[in-house]
Amino acid sequence: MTRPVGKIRDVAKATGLSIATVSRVMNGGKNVSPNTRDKVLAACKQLNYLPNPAARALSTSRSKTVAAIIPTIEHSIFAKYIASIEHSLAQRGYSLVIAISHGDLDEELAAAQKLLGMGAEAFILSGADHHPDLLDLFTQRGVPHVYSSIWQPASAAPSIGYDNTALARAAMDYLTGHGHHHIAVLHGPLADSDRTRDRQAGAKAAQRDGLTLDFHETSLDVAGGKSATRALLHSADRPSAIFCFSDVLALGALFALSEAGLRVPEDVSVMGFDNLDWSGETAPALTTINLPATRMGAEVGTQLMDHLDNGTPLGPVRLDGAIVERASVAPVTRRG
Amino acid sequence: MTRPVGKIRDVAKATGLSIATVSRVMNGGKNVSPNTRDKVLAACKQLNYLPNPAARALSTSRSKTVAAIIPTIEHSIFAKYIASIEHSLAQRGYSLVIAISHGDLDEELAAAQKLLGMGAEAFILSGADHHPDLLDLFTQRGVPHVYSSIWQPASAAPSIGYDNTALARAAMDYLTGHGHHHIAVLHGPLADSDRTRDRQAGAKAAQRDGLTLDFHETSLDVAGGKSATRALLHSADRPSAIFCFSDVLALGALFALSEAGLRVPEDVSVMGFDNLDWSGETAPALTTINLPATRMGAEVGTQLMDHLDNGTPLGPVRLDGAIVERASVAPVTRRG
DNA sequence: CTGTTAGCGCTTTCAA
DNA sequence: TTGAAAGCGCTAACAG
Repeated sequence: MTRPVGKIRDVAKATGLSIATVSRVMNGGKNVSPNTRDKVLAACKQLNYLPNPAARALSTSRSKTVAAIIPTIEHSIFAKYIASIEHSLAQRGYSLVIAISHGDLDEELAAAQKLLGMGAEAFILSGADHHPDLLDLFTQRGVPHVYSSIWQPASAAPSIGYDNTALARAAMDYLTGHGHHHIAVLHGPLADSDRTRDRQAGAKAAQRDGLTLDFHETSLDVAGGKSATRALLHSADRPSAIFCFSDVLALGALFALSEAGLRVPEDVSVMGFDNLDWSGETAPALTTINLPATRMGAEVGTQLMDHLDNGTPLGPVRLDGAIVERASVAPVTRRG
Repeated sequence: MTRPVGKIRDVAKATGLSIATVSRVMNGGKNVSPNTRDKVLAACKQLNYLPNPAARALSTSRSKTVAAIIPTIEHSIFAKYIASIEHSLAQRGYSLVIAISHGDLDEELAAAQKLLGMGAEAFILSGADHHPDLLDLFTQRGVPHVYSSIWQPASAAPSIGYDNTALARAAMDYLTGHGHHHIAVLHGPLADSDRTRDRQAGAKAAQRDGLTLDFHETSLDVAGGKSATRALLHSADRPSAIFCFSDVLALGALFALSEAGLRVPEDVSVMGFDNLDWSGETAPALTTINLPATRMGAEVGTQLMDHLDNGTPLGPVRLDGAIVERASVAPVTRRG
């Protein structure tokens, strides 16, 4: 299929040098005379030579490939994060391979085995909840890995991310600070995600006398947010605010409210979580929590590469999230 | 960093067999006695042996890796497409590496060189518009590649996708069929995408007496759709329908219209393009064009793998898109 | 059915 | 500053 291409020997032959010298040039090696270097580079260009990555990897035991396993890619927050990792790795000649776990521990394990078998040198996982065999595998083979999208200083591997619990708690305080006493909380499947469980814990921590909290699990998409909100609206005692653990859910809530003829935030306040690229454009603009997806990708990438290249130890990093005040949350008007 | 792991010799030693036999077992080879096979498999499990992919690739000149270069990943339609390709490749032990071109031909070329240098065996590109050097590179090295998200039987490489021109034309006919005589068309940067240009051509083809068509280029995101629509609303002669070349743009239009106090579809009809996962959930539900992203990913994946594995020739495939009638388009009420 | 052996293309001491 | 040569771990004839 793929036709034969120039090899290092061809370049050596063309320049009259040895393959060792060509190799040195290709690797930016020091001990090469500028003259020789130019000659080699010219020949490479001319022959359209590209070092064979498999041979190189075999020889160095380095594939310069890192793997990321994410629950889904069909979510802007992950897409943004992945784009950032890819960008960061590319800067230093690394590549990213990804796999989708659908939030399933077994699928994640299987994906990791496949990626390891593909030569991935390091792994980026989402959250801190993983298959025990996965951790065994990594430990046994000494595979560097980090947890992301979460911050848990005591986790088995370094976590690089934000504090979901604290952030959810802050959002709740923000809402109660605006006088809300009855808040519905919409979230995706708890079983699939420790990040979701952390957020739930944070929300629950805000619980106190006179505060009614209703938790509703739904599918993690716009349809889920919409149907859960619709259901909510049928209950006799309507919440004055809806806190969604994802902007996607909040978008669904906005649509359901609009259909029901309810105004946001006059009738019901809505708060999101993520701050996706469109979150400031909704009508009304969504008040939400900004997550440092891009910074997280960069941090994860550089830590892993520094570790792989220089042995720099990996360490947990707590990234800040922050409430983005826009127009979908208003103080509750005293009723009763 | 990564500690030494078992090699093929270790399992050969452990089983008292030769490395050739172990290799046969690992590759599902035929001529192996069931007994031997079991012994080898057991030893592999026991030693946690995983064949070294670099050695294997070097030996076979096959990396089982295909590359996809896409304009952006932060768009559900691409995310869905990528997920489908990944799924299809994984079924047969192939891996997917991706790169983002940001719709720039030079960036795409650079990414392709990098991916080739990483061992990618085949390429999936978006659209049919590429850097001439890229095509030269592929031709010279005999790298299999296909164009996707487009259908152009006469293109330089097989195109696997939908007919953007015809689809846009169909949407226009649908709109004019509903009595719309003044239609605004919102689209992303023409310079970045031949798919967008094709859609524009399709829309223009619907041009006829008594039909006013206004084209507006904007950024390809919700904010772009919103601001373009806002601008539209200021003009004296308001269009009765807005046709967006992406659902993302349509979402922005919906928000702008909502803010302006205009009802959809009573005051203005809105039509999208893509049929993203949330498109049926908007208020009102978006009438749009469904794109076969998942089928496209599967087709692209299998064609490339069949070609790589068996030499099956690559060929263009036209996938169908279809109008999804929902609630955002209504017949225009006769005015004047 | 199983073993021997010759590379795959490159990096990397070790000498010169 | 450059060259010679020994592998890296695996696959694929070829023998037996």
